[in-house]
Amino acid sequence: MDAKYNPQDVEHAAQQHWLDHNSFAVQPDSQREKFYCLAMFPYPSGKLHMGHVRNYTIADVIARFQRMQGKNVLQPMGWDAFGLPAENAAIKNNVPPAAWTRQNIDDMRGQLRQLGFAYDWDRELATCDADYYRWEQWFFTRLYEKGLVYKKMATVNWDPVDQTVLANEQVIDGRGWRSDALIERREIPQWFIRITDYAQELLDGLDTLDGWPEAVRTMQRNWIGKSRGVELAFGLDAPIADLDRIEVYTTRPDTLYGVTYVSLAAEHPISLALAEKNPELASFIDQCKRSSVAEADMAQAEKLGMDTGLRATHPLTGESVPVWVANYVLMDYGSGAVMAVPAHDERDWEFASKYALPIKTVICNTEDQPADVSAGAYTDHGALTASAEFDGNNFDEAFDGIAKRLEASGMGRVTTQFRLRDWGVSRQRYWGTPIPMLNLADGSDVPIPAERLPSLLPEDVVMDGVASPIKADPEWRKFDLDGADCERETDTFDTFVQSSWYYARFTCPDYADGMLDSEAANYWLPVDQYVGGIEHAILHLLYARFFHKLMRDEGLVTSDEPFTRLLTQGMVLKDGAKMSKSKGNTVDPQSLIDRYGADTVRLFSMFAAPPDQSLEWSDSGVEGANRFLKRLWKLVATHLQVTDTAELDTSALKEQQKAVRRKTHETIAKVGDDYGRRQTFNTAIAAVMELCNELGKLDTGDAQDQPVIAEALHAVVLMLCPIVPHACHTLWEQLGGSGSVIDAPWPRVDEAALTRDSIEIVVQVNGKVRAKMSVAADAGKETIEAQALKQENVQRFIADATVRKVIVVPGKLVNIVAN
RNA sequence: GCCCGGGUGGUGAAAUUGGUAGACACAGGAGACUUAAAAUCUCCCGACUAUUGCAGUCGUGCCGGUUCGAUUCCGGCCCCGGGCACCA
Repeated sequence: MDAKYNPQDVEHAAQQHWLDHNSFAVQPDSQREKFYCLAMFPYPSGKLHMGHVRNYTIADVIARFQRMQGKNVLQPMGWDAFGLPAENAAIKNNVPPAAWTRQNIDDMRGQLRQLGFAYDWDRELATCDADYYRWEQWFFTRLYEKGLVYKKMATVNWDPVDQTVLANEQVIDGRGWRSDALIERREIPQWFIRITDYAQELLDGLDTLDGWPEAVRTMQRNWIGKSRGVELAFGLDAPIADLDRIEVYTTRPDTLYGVTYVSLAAEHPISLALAEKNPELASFIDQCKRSSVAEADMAQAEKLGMDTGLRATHPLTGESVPVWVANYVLMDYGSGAVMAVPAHDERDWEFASKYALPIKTVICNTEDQPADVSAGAYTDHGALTASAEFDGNNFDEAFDGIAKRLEASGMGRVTTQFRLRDWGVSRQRYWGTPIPMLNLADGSDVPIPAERLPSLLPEDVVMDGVASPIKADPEWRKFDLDGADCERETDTFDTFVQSSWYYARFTCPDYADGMLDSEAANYWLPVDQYVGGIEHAILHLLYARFFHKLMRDEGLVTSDEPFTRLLTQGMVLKDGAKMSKSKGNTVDPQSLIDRYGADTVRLFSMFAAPPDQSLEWSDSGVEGANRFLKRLWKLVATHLQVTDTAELDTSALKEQQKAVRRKTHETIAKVGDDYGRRQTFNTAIAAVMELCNELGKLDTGDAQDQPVIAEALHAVVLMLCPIVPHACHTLWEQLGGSGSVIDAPWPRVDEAALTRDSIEIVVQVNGKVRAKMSVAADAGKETIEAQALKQENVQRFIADATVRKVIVVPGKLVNIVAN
């Protein structure tokens, strides 16, 4: 064996072996347990970055570990190929988005191959391929026929100079990123999918996802935002915009007596109607519309409002309250109007204080006194006050009582509401899946007939940055529907539509007779392990869960949820900031692979931090990972130089050999648990390093040293194989392991090796460690306690005190309470 | 602003169910080998105090609580990160 570790040769040999044996191509096999391991597919942005390396290494480690558990493992890879950056690059470099994207895919595929990931490349797909998006188009038309799709007006960011719709990302401090023009909100017709029809099921499903991080489940729960509240109305003296009342929704009907005004969104029909006769109000509404549509921007904007002069009637007291227009009321959420209770809602409090509106306390604090709201709103529940016959009621009594009274007078009812809004899938962009709809001359819409799909996106186009090439091309828009006069829809789908079902298509990427081959899909699905960035905790993961249920209801899959277990990886940081081109703090994985080899890069990215935490980049850490591999190599080489090796005889071992053997089997147990249950690959590596450190020290001169080391080295190579598969491929051959190491079974723990005669116990006095002692492994509590009290250093601390209590935790510690 | 995370030595981190804080590494220091350097190997490495007695005090963002015992549980605060529906 070559005494020197040469990663280039080793990696080339292993990768060639896998290629020659087509090692990672898989087919359904009903006789074997399947395991579908998937990392979120990349957007082909150019070259791989360290975030990709980390993401794909984590998934690869899990896939390879599961293979060693004997499972039929599917790990595919593909490309989330549509998206905005391709259009930007196209404008900048004067190259069509398709060409730019496909070049990036070629580059990145090459890098993934170099990293040795165990992908079934036969299943590779790109979402910009018509073979893929035609089924997405077909599925959308199915949803249309089922009434799950509709068109309505919705707000976009409009750049008045560039005459184009901007993504939220392209609006910086309220201005267009290229034009620097103040952007406007504009209403345009867009397609929506009724995700709200599935709100309850998406919420309930979260309870079944016990393989998901609790944080993600909580975020999704809050995002869906189910609430129980009351829909109620404030009366108007005369109808405005055909409305004779202002509908509001509240989760706090108990504070109804504290309402001092009503606020409307700028786009509310009443606001717009009033503005027609009120130029001041019209200009205020214009001002409200000059901000980005992003919720974060709106929530952080200074609260602005204007009294409309209109008054509305309180549904219980008959009192007349002013009606305001306020920029923090969202038209897309609820009814676009809110009842304002400044005493008990923080945003209303801030607004009322600014505009000197009355603040009326109607909830008591914990001492049953009217809450003090002079410095801020009191938002806790409490007994009612200043609320007529409801005074003294608690929250539930007040909720029910007030709701009942509103119902009796026809002014309100108890409802359940979701915060979740329907999914707007229209994008006014070129590089995406064309929405498969036709606009008829009479203004109605019909889907493109299934047999005429796909609706192909032309790829040889010029991007001038002004209009989408398909919007600018009358020829492309033309469509002959049985001689009827109609045009293709020129908007494209949100790229989240593609990423909502790619995991399913990977089970049958070449299936030409439908969206999914149900037999293949139902063998592989659901995905057993999904790995991706925490930034996808809500949108992507919620849309994919939704799509899975839509596909189920179409009869394409049988499962209810797409991803059984989810691992959300942290970001890769350098100098405390996310690695990004704009910050100029990127590290190119390619140069590291060239210098140290893929195994070193893989090892470092798994060792530096647990997968769900952010990872701080460290050049010297990479050096350290490489050093460990060299040391391991040498350890094996040194062992192989000893030729006269005996057979392992467990009955003939010395204490030191027994200790190493115990360590070996403890490590096998721990590492298996770290990979499988805990998914803390950093501690798995640390445990193997510890074992290697022990092995280096074993030198009793006895004939059993080498067999003990041989057993340990076999285990070490198997345990590291998921992380550094190339080095282990060669080491396994050298150690004389049978077959290829990727197919070797996970090492077994020999329980007999784990037994110990004595254990170390910590002795504390009043919670502080004062001594350590060795006791027989089977010692009883009394024996341990007696021995603890005898310790010399313990005596020093209890000599002048009375022992009040002795707590014995078997196998761990003794705590003597004395004073 | 709202929702969700995180904060432990000089650094990345470990401590799995409330039970020895700092495993494993990185950086640094000392030594060995070497003509020399690199590489490699050995030892030291939270702060402070003490000591040629192997000991003590403090210490896991800050303040408080529960407990024999808290990095871990509870309440309040500070800072950093992710998401907020058209970045992916």
